Amino acid sequence: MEPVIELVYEGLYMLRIELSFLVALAFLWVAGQSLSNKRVDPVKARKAPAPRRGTTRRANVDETLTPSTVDPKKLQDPSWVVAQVAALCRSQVQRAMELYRVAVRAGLNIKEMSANDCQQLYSHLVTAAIRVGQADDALNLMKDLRRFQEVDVALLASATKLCTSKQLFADCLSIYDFTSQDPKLEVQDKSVWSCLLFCAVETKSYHRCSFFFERLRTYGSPSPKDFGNMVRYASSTSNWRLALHLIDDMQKAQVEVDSVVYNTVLAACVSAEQLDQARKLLDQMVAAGGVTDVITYNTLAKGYAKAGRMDMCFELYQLMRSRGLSPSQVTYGILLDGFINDNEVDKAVDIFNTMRTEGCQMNTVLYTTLIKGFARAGQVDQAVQIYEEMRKERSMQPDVITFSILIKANCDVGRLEEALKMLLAMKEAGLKPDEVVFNNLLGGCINDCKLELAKDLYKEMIASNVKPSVATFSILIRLYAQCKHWDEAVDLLRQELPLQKVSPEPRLFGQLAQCCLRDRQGRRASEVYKMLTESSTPTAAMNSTLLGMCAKLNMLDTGAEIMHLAADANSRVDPRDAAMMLEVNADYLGSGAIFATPTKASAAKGLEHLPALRTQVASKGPVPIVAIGGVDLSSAGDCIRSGADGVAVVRGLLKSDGPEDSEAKAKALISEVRSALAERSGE
DNA sequence: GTAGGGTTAG
Repeated sequence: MEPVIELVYEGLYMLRIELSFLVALAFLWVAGQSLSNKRVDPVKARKAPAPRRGTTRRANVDETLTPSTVDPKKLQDPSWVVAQVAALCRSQVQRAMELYRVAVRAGLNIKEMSANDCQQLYSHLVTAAIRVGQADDALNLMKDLRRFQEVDVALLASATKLCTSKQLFADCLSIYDFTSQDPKLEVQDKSVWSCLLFCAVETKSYHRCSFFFERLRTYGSPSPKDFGNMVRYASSTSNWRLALHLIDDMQKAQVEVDSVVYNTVLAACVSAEQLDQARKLLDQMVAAGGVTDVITYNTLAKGYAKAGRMDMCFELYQLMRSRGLSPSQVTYGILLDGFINDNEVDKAVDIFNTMRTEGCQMNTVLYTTLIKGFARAGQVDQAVQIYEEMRKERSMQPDVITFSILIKANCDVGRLEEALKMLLAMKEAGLKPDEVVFNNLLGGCINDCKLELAKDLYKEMIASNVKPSVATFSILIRLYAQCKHWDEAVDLLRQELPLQKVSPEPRLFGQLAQCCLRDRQGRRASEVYKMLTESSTPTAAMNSTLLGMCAKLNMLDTGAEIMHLAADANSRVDPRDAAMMLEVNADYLGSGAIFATPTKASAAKGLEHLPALRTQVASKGPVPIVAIGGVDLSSAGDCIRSGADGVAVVRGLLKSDGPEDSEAKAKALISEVRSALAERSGE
């Protein structure tokens, strides 16, 4: 026997390579079989969307078909297409879509299809598209369908629910918006409104929440989740009244209010600075029992700290402990930061010691808060020492905020070199400097006019895709103003700001205009003011600030120029500011201006100059006349006649819409004013 | 799904 076995072994050994191929091939064949079985096995196939009505055709379905090679006759047969699409939608959505498009192109007459076929076709396609995340396709399909039939409520309902479950919140709202164009569509399914409310909250479309909630209530009682979403909406918009109201509603509807909901409402009160309301709510929560936790107390404590009520904050902390709740790292963080901001270093140290004795673990935030404390107290060396300590602990590393504070601390005491070293250290630690870090460094360049360094930093900022913000530009304005690089300062707002797509906030222009005035750069100040009027209408407050500075610095031409520009831009000038300009500038008044101020006395004062104006009209032709403060010139007479309070200053300046016309208007105005004067003197 | 630390602005 032995030789035989040996022979067999030898044979097998010689054929070893061929044999392994055989085994591999057999394996592949088996695998292929089982896979293709899976594909055609209707039982194992993914659950198909249930057609709304009628029966699904399953006969003769070819799930491997390639739409572009199908016989055109079949493509025009509604029953065939609906059956194929239904089948393909189960596992090959792309093909189903392709088949639908090819069929439409091949002349499938959807208009002539039975309503049932049509609804089925679109229902399968829409739900399948959403299931694979292609909600835009779903919307387009519904638009297609709308050309032939009304979209029915059931399709909208399943689309809404599917979109929500797939977290396609924005798409869900778009689909609803499209279908709701049909005024006849009435959605009575409560859960559709639930989904829409959730989508509105998730996409921060807060203006829509109340409507969806109202609809929801029309068709049923809201679930705890619905209330939860409304509370989130109320909290995100700091609508504390609504938030509190919702708690009442929940209690009335006997819906359980859990601690998260209570805490969210509490946070809404705190962020709306309604600390008394928040305190009442805390008492209510204590009375309800079992719903207060550390987060509750921390939320309110932070509110007190932010309002500068550290006494209340500390009291609350003690109350919390007396009620058997242990403070967390967050609690200590709030207290430490609060006392530091309040410049109560001793109390901060007390808290720190309590933390130590209670065995509270340090973390990055707590270390950073300490660093900030020392930085604020001007003890930069101490701050850096804490940082070194922190670095020694391997489990805890400084983050971007830690470095941001350290960099600012060094910049503030003029240690720019150290700040740059920190920037390097931060990069070495694998942290990417963000906007605030760059802003702090740029701010460090102001005092010693480190223009070149600032420009390099700004370049690096842009190159590393860190988007500058209004804060960045505000800092750069200060820098250029400090260095008296006025051209660059103006270019910054004129060119760089739009280039970086930063919103042209009025305050940036105001800031630069003020810097210009302070340096007696009147022409530039009005240039900047003009730029401001090009992107927005300056507020009365802004005009007040600038005119006030003009008056104080005796820059009367600039003041007059700004009033002109304000008038051209229809920007309101507070009558008191115009009156102030009037008082400091008699010559300006004499140059042909009429003022009607809020008080009778100052109106009369302005009108004393009427003869001079008249002379000017006669000798120089048209006199420029403009209304400032939104009061039309033609109503100037009325203003004076009635002597009413609250009338804005009116200053003359007819714009050059033809000399004759201007002169005629000027003369008409003067006779108006004269008759008004005559009436008054007759009183 | 809820709580703590950073930049501007006379």
